Amino acid sequence: MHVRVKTEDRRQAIIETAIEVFRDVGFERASMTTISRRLGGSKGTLYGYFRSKAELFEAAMKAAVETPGDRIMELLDPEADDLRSCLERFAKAYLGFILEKNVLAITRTAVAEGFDSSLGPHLFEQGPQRALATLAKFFAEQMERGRLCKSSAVVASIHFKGLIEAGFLEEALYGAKSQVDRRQAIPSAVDIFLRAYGPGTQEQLIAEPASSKTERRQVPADRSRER
Amino acid sequence: MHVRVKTEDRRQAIIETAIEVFRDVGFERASMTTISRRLGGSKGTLYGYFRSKAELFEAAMKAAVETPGDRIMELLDPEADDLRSCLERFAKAYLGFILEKNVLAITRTAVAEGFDSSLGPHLFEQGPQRALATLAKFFAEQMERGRLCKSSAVVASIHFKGLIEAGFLEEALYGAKSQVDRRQAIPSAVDIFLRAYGPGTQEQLIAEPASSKTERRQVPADRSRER
DNA sequence: AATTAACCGTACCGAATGGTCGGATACCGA
DNA sequence: TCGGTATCCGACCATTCGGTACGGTTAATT
Repeated sequence: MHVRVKTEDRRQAIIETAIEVFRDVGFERASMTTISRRLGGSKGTLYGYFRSKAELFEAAMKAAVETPGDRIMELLDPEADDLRSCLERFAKAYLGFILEKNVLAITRTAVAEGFDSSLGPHLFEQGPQRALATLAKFFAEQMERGRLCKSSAVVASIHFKGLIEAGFLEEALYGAKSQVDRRQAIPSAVDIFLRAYGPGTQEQLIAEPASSKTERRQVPADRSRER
Repeated sequence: MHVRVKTEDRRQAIIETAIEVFRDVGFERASMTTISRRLGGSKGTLYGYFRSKAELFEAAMKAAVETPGDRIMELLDPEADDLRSCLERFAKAYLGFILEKNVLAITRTAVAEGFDSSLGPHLFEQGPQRALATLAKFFAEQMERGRLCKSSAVVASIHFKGLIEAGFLEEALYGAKSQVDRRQAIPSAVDIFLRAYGPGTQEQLIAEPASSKTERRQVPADRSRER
């Protein structure tokens, strides 16, 4: 036929503004009126593009997290020659990402929404879950190549993520300051991880449910690194 | 004078009811009317004991977390003969605690409140921060005794906490299910921790800011355990 | 029994919110 | 140029919430 059409640009502009507002005041406190005002438009327009506040919010979350998150996961290069420095680079980028104001705000909101609405679990799958899966795949590959001792790659990825986030994520979520410096913490966390998962540890780290009476030995290993 | 007095019992009853409601629907969605109804009383009474919703909320948080949390920290017995099993016992209790519905709800709310209100940081200090401090003190003691390699006790406690929570806390906060079983995860996490921090690792784990060009060696260690 | 404060119930206030609607206007394709 | 739609604006609705006010009732103390 004819006429004017809802533009993708406008949609993006709305999402961007929404992200801003959500970041500043959180989901519950963010009103559609505020968003429309900051956008310079009208509330009605918002409802022209999104059927509800929740829908707009979900779109905003996705836009803010998806692409940059995936890009970080690409830092896990299976061909990298130095595992330690590869992990450190990744950890630095990852930590920087999840501590970003935008991402923090989204995390906060997702958590706050974790009460009932399926939004919480859904966002977990799209975000942390996917990251964890990618990480596990990477670790599995490294185990194959003998650069990590063989064990459950899933558990290893969980431990790695835990070590990296420890001391930062929770603090940031609460709005408190970290006790430690990021520059120092990352190599330290990676080091701890490699101490436990590095090559030279022969036996299974994770006992299968069957044998809970596992003997654990320790095997020497030599590693050095330079910066 | 004479007459009826605001009783401490009633205050406690209010707090308990408040905890219930907060746990069920979260802070923002919890209305004073709901609380008073479930309490079986009147909204006015609430305001007789607490000047505002925030004040009631803070009291409820404190009551729900403080005492049981402190009790768990007592599981860290410096005199325990077997460090590994001591850590496992503690980890189990700790994890059970922070994954409780009550505590989860509080954490969620505290996080949601992390935007501005000083409530977030304040709750962090009262909760996780204190736990971390106790843990660090315990680790420092163990390092003295040669049961852990000497390094920063603060960092060690952060790593330990991270390893234990990894795979559970974030999932629970989002309202998602964990990928791993708690019974298996705890010994596994403790094991990883001891691999890295156990005795026999001589040098400093955490480089001081000065020497960022640290050589890291690995020293063999023998440990075994039985259940 | 008299006193007095806690308590209940309910109504109410003011503010804010998500969402809708209608009319005026700017914009674009044909 | 013209038709039609996106957009704007403001009003509006229904609801909810924190908080207050008030009259009537209950219960503890003297």
